[in-house]
Order: sequence, then structure tokens, then C-alpha cells
Amino acid sequence: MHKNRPGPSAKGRVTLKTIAEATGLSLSTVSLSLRGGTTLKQETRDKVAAAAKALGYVPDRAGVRLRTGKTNVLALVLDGAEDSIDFARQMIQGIGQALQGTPYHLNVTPEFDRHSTDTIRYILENRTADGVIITHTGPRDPRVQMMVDADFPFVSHGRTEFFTPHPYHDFHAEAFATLAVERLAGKGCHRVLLVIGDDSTTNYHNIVTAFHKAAARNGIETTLLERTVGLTPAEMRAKGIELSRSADRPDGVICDSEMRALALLGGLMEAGVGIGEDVHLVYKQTSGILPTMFPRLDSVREDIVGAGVELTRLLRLRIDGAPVGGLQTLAEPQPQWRSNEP
Amino acid sequence: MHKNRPGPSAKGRVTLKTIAEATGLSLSTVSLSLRGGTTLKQETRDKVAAAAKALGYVPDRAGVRLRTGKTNVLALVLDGAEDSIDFARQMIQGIGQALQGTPYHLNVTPEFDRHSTDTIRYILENRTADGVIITHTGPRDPRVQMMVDADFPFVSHGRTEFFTPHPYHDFHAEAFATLAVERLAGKGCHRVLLVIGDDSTTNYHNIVTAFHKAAARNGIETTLLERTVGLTPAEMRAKGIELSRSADRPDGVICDSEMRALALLGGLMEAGVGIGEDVHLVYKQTSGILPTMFPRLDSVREDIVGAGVELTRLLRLRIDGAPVGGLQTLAEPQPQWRSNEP
DNA sequence: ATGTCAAATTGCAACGTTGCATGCAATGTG
DNA sequence: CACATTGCATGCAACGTTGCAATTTGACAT
Repeated sequence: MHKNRPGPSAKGRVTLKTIAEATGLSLSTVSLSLRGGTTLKQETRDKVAAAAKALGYVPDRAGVRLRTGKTNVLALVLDGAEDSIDFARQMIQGIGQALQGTPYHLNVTPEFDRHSTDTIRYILENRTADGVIITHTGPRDPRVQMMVDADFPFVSHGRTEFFTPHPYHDFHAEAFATLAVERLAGKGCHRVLLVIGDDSTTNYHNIVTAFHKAAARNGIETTLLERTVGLTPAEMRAKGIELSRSADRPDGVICDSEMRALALLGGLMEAGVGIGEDVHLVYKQTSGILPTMFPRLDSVREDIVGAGVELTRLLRLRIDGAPVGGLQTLAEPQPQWRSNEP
Repeated sequence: MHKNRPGPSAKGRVTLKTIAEATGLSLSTVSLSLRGGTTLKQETRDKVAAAAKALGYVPDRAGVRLRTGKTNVLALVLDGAEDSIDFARQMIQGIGQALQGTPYHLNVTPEFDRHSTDTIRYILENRTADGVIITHTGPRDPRVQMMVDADFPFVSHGRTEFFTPHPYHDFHAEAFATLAVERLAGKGCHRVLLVIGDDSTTNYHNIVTAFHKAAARNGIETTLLERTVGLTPAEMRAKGIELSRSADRPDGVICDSEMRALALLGGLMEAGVGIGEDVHLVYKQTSGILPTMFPRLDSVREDIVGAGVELTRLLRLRIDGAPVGGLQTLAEPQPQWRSNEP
């Protein structure tokens, strides 16, 4: 007779077998019942449900995964960008919140090169998650391409320009740009600088396009734009000082991130420019940091926790087979006009 | 005859069986060989290794996990605190970096209440990870207690006051406090305010104790301390304004976080206090944000990415059975004295 | 040839789960 | 009363892996 006792269930783990013995039913019946088998007698189903609850049964992930291929894992591929302050924490907070009470776990992999397909390829080849969330999506993002080709469930935070539709959730960047431009126009600005650093995301293009359109509608000059693309925070700061001295100094600034807003403000303030007087500012707010620092700054808020919740909702629907159709949503910007407050 | 074809390996997944067929050896031999069975002929081992590589074999996680109980998962329990800017991103970056090329995946669960044992309990009961990393550790952290009792592998970012030793990695808070006090003493400060908000962590106690000692040694007054415990950033900002007007205004400030430094600075600067002149400041730096904003501020850096790498190293050693003895390390603070620069 | 012994390899069962095919009462039909 | 039909429940195999027990192989001595 064999004695084969490996580690896992050394201590009395509750499995289907435990429930079967407790109820006097067969293992198959218990399994069927817990998955809601409709051919079972109501009495039986109740009995099983009661026993499962009493014993504190939780299906073994390895067993399920081995048998069905379902991992009950969602993978978040986390971009290394630091321009959106507190982005990672809030995104994970949101996803975690949406996953509360579900069988899903969250797997996080940092992405070391922007839009690298390494992690995605690994996940697809080894079927190590049921679905993927990516952030900082690009217009022709190769990660999206790869998952679309493989017909693998995913959502992107951000849109793409691909012909084949896919699930996404995105901040309404165009609405943000328009709101910001109109706010500055209302303040009487005529030369507006768009401070935006990262041109590898779709977000960049959406903002730039909408910015130009809105500026044109409002008779605002936008020639200074190119001067801030791709600058590091330190360079951004230097740019602030340089700008303050230049002849064509802008009277309005729009920042697409807090990191950049902080850096530029550092430069401008050091140069003695009066914020809210000589120069008006609107920035995209994702954390609570700047408000403590500069209490009367106009901003437009993007809710990252909410984005995490929504991305998770969409992805789960997709995994459950929902058609891509309804799985594309935009988050409306939330204006926080504070510069008129006392 | 049965035909039982579930989802997972519909497409030709490479398993031990594949290799067995390719090499003409038995499945058991292949398994044994890949795990480095020493009773096998060298020739056989080479043949198996070659085939495995050629076919791109990766062990199935579910299979291994079911059989051995080993999950190849590390769990990070992520505190919701936002005072250390960019903490979550850097910690995950560090852990991810240390996990590159290993079979381990990183599971992240946000913790909704400080030091809640819910997540830990779940992990212990369902053996859903091989080891746990916790952050923002408290002196009598119930999470630590629980894992020590269960003899479950974990590392804490931060020390505890428990009698039973456990693996940890921590920032050398005492060294930070001492460095900061001495720096301010060197600047001629006599009344120093310690701005620290979170008294549920061990870190808090370590800093406070060392701060008092160092202050006493340097003949510095520290009576203002209690006034900043538990304040929110917004209140901290108000406190800055209030302080600037008070009779016993400090001439030196030490901040244990960037969030608090920013908030207090916001208040002080709005009140017209000259930073680096009327008041000197030293803060604990974890991100690159403040340097762009206030370029000539003294700080002491804590490397969070490095902490992630180190925590992972310690945890893996612990999982592999290393005794707790050597698995306790401290990170030395890195002073960044900038206030004298031009 | 036969037996002994060590070296090298393999068969088998099991981890927990699911889904098909089958079993078995009880009921309905000719 | 034989026979199909229905309603419920169960046996069995398989997912990929590992560890033990057992078997085969080859070398060597008798």
C-alpha cells in the first residue's frame, strides 16, 4: 500500500471531499452543487451550501486552475512613469477595491521599458492571468496589438488608434484641454503654454489636438508648445526661469501633470513671477499634494482610484465574454476652480 | 472510450510529457532530471536539459502548486498612506526588479485599514503565497504577531518590539534624526520642530527618541514636538502659518515625510518666512519631487527601490529556510546637503 | 550460465477540481 | 406488465506535477 503524503494538506484543509463526507453525498455532487447545478434537488443544494459555509470552504486555486485553466488572476502592467504623482498607489487601491469579495487576485509587474511587450508575451504564453490591465497606452501600442491578435481579454487605460476596437477606459483629455483653455481665456489670457512631456501616449495627442482647437476658437496664441515636449522635471524648472525672462512670456499655462506643474512653478516662482497674476495656471490633478502647497490653484481632477475600479469592471465583463461594444468608457474631468477663492 | 478535453492545453502546451516523448525517456525521469536528480547519468541530464530548452519548457504553476503546495507567489500588503510620495511605485519597482528571472510573481493587496489582519489571515488560511512583505510596521504590529505565531515566512519594512526575532529591513531612522539635528545645530538653530504625523509605526518612535537624544546632546530645545502629531496635510499647512506668527517660532524644522514637508512649507512660505534664512529645514526624501520645487533644501534620502530589492532578498532567503539571524538589515540614510550650494 | 549488487530509470498514486458518461430509482406510457 | 422517460446522483478520467517504491540495466564476481 502506498503512503504518499506531500506537504499541502498536511493540516486538515477543507476540500470538496470534506464536504462530501460531511453531507454523505458524493464528491461530484458537491462540486456540481456548488457550481449551481440546476439538475440537483433543492434540498440537496441547500444541504451542500450549508455544509460549505459551516466548514468555511474555499475552492483551491491550484485545483481549479489545473482543471479549467482559469487562474482567477488579473495582471496589472505598471508603467514606471512618475509624472502622475501617486498614480500607482491609487490605481492599485481602485483595482483592489473592485476585487474585494471576488475570487480574483491582483498580480503586478513593473514595466521597465515603455510599451515593452515582454510581460504581455509571458502572460499570453504561460496563461498566467485571465486578463490584463495596461496603463499609459500609446496610439499604436504594441502591447494592445499583441493582445488583440491573441484575442486575449484586456483593458487599456487610454485609447489607441487601432481599427479593431478593444475595451478601454480613458480620461476625457479633450474635455480637459477645452475646459482649461476656456478657463484661461476667461482670465484674459492671450498666450498660453501647454506643458506636456510624454509624447508616446495617446493622451498626449488628444490633449494637443483639443488644445489647438480650443485655442483657435478662443483667439489664443499657442506657439510656445513645442518648447516643452520631452523635458525632464529639472529641465522644466530651468525652462520656467528662462520663460520668465523671455519677451514672449506666456500669460497662461496648462500642465498635463502635477510633476511638471511643480517643476515649472518652481522655476517661475524663483524668478519672481506672480502666479495667478502675471501668469495663470491650470493643471491636471491626480493627487492631493499641490492643493496643500498652492491652495488657490485651478486644476482639473482625474480620479485614478475611480479609473482602477472602472478598468476592473470592464475587464471582468470582458473575461466573462461581454462583447467589446459597451466596454469603452470615458471619465469626465472634474474642474476645481480655486483661484477666485479668498 | 473517454474524450475529455477541457480548455487549458487545447493548444500544444509544452509539458513534461512533451519532453518525455521528445527524448524517449519516461515522464518521471524528465521531472527528476529537471529538478537536478543526482542519481541520473550525466548524459541523460544533458539530453533532458537540451530538449527542455529547445522546446521552451516552463513548469506549469498550477501543477507544481497543486502537488507541492508551493505557489511561487510573493504577497505585498500595501498600506494606503500617502505621506511618502511615490512609495508604492518604487517599492513595487524594487520588488519586481529583484524578482526578474525568478519563478516568483508578485501579488499586491491594498490594505484598507492600517495594520488590519484580514489580508494576512486570508493568505495564511488559504496558503495563497509563499511569503509576505508588509510595510509601515508598528511596534506591536498584529500582522507580525499573526505570522510569527503561524511560523509563516515574511519580512517587514520596519522593526517591531516583539521579543521573538523576525526578518526585517528598515531605514535607519535614528541615524536620520541624528544627522538632521546635527545639521541644524551646525546652521545655528536653537529651537527645532519635529514634524511627524504617524504615530502608529515603529519608525515614529525611533525618530522621536533619537531626535530627543540628539537635541539634548546639542543643546537644542524640542518642546514644540507634540503640536504636529496626527495632523493632516491641510492642518499641517495651517500650522505653518500659525507657527510663523507665534512667539516661540522654531528656527529649524525636521520633517519625516515629503508630504508633510510640502504642506508645512506651503504655510510657512505663504506667511513670508524665509526658508534657509529665518527657518532651516531638513526632510526625509523618498522621491525626486521636492528637489525640483525647492532646489536648495537639505534632505536625507531613503532609497525605496533599494528597500524593495532588499526586502525581496531577505524574504526569499527566509522562504528557502535561512535562520532569522542574518535576515535583519538597516539602510543607512544618505544626506543630501544642498542648502549651501549656489 | 548464474547470482549479487549498485546504478539508472520508471510506474504509480496523489494533490483538488471539473465534465462527461453512466447509473439508478421513480414515474409515465402502451 | 414490459418498456421508455424523466429526475437525480455518481464514477471515472484528466489537467501537470512530484516522490516513493519498484523495476530494469549493466557490471562484475562466482
